[in-house]
Amino acid sequence: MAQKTEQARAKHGGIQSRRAELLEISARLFAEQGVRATTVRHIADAAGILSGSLYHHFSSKEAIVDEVLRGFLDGLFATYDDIVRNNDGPRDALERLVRASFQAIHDSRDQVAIYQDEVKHLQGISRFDYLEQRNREFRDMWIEVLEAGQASGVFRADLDPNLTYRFMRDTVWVAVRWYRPGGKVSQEEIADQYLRIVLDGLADD
Amino acid sequence: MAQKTEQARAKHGGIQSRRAELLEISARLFAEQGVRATTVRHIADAAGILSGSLYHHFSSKEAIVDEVLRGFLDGLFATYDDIVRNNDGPRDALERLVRASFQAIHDSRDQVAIYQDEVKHLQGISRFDYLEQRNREFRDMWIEVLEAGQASGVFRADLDPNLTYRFMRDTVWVAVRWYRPGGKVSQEEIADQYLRIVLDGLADD
Amino acid sequence: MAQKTEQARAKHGGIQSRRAELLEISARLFAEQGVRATTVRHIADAAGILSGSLYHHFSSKEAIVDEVLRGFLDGLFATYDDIVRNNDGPRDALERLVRASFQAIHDSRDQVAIYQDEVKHLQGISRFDYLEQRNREFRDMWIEVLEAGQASGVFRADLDPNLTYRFMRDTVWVAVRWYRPGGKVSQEEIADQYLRIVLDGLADD
Amino acid sequence: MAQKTEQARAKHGGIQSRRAELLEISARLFAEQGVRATTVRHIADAAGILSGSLYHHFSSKEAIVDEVLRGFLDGLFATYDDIVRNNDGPRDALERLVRASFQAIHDSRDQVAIYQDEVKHLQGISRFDYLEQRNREFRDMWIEVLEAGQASGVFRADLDPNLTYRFMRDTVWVAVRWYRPGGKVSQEEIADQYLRIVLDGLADD
DNA sequence: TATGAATGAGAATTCATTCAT
DNA sequence: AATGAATGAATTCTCATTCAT
Repeated sequence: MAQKTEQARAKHGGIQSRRAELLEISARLFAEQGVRATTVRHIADAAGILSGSLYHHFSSKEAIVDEVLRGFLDGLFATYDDIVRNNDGPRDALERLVRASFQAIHDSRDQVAIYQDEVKHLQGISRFDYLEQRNREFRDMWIEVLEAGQASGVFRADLDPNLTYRFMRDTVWVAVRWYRPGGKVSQEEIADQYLRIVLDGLADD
Repeated sequence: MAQKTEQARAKHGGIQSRRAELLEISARLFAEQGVRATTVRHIADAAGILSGSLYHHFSSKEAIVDEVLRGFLDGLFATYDDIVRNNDGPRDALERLVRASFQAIHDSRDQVAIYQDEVKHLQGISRFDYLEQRNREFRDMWIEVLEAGQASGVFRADLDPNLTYRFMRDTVWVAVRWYRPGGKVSQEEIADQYLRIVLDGLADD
Repeated sequence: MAQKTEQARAKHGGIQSRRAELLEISARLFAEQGVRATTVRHIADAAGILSGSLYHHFSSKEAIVDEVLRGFLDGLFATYDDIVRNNDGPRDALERLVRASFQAIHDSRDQVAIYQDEVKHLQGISRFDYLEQRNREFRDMWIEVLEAGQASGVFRADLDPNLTYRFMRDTVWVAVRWYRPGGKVSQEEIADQYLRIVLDGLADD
Repeated sequence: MAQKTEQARAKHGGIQSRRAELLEISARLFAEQGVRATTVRHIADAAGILSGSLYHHFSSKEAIVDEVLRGFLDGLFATYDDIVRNNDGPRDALERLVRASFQAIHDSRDQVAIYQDEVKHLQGISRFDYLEQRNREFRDMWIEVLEAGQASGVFRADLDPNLTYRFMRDTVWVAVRWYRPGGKVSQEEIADQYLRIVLDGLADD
């Protein structure tokens, strides 16, 4: 009986449906080896089924990538949006954007890695148009915060917000390449150090 | 006739040998589409020959990638090495490492892009062992400078040099994704702004 | 509730059993897209069930095709047979064979279309041996009528009955490709015009 | 030397280039088994190469079908066009259209068979838009002739030209299903008999 | 140097069918 | 009767590489 309940819960997406399980496996492999280098057979092998059986759940490999990225980006958007709407001023907002990003790297390592490695090649496929859209939305939110900070005098005015945004975005996200959850340095410490550098500078003054 | 003369000149090492030309074409395509997504046929098409003919110049596709990256990394090593050996103190060294890197992005966009996108997947192939080696050498040079700066008090002592190195390396190199030579912002300006942020911080104090 | 009653009625042989419904859906899809191009999933989708569930009703896709065609050909045989046995001479018989055929196109468009498109490929599968058998029976009946007509002088004697049969059979049946029930020209008018051409010729004399 | 000349001629499309040879093999198989049922492997096997090697010559299976049909239809158009432009009146034109069609069946059996069996499924694929276009052109030419004949009184006026065209077109082309070159009845005799039926009727008057 | 033809290994995808529940 | 998950064989297509000419 207990088992049946368990299964029933799983089926309805409680802990994990078969579909979600396959998405997780796919995400891991995509992140580790790259989307192109990950064959549907790799995924199927890892899931313990035949490659053709994957098509019972997803219509194509592309559809798997799509589903993996879309969910992640939707979640990130919600998080960012909340920060930009409710904050204690630009400095607080910026700090929280940074921390939320490192948190995302911690929580969704695979998805972040996939996004980082594949956007370039996914753009141009119409199914992935939302990638560019999200990209624009994210940029607008960050720049809004940076400009508000310059206007209110908490951020230096001699820096190009666009360039500053790119620097910050890149440094934060590219950290997914070396960050290991459970490693020596926690994700919170990384965010702390990064904020210290970017806010106060490397120079000892 | 005129065309033939042109070709003949090129062949005998005039401005550019056929081989160098093919490497350049390959590098461009690798950078634009990724190594895996670039087929030897793409390269051959772009060069105006048949794919099989490429094998008169190079023993394999891997060999082309190898040749493209090796030369670039050797040059970068020489540049870094010179800076680390001859400088006016850690701050000068750090500034020049950053500037040299942005210069490399400007001069060798394709190579930097390829390196950024493919290291992860090329590591593990023994022919590309030198990638990891160079990587270590570069890291050691940057960290030497950062630690010297902390020791002499020009850089803040409360930052982990390893983490700082990673942040800087990532931000600098990842800029290849958006930097366009001849665009609004010159590579020198980018380096300036980046150094201002990283040395003095974003905060207005 | 009302819907359930509806279903229940259908189930118990009201107007149409589930089985007959599935056959109808299958026939339509086979006719529209071809047997090979129609997957069991198409059929199941159109019926609102999963593809595996079809196998509770039929043992295989081939069995569906079989059932669709067999019933149609049996009916057509009965019709032809009655005409050949009871008629007012060869001319009457021929006219009624033609009219009966156009009537069949009208009544069983899908089946005729399937037969036309697939005989060639179904022949050779032993389960479909009856196709060739029916084919022979039909031919014999038509030729019997044509030869009787030549013998009695109502049909020209300088035509090869075999060739004539083929021409007539082809023209009649191939009309399924363009005939649309409810269109501008009724099936009776089509039969009329066709008989005028084939009996009296195109030439104005 | 002689052999070399032979080969050279073949290469430049003299007797038969490899490409043309593959097209011919493909056409035969498509006609015999249907396009869908003919796998690229069948074709490759028949050509004595591996299936992948076909893609050295053609970009896809669809492209092979395309090339096979396009050439045939272009040729047929030219033939029809010449007849419609240069003739001794509608009756002569109609006779020659019919004879030319049976000739096409004789000369290009495979292509005609493919066209007959596959138009329905090929239409809707944009690459094959020209099929519908040619179809319209052919129809317009036949109808032009039929209407001219009715206007000048050589053809009966009580028949719908559209319907008449369809009947004739169908009967003529569908003959590809049973016509065997070198069989008992020559293609010229078939055309003769068909013209006798269609022009003067089956009835003995 | 280059062509043209081919290999061979493997990729993604399709699909009829099975079966425990 | 129907679901949901899977099989397994086949299909189209890709691509680095080879090699005789």
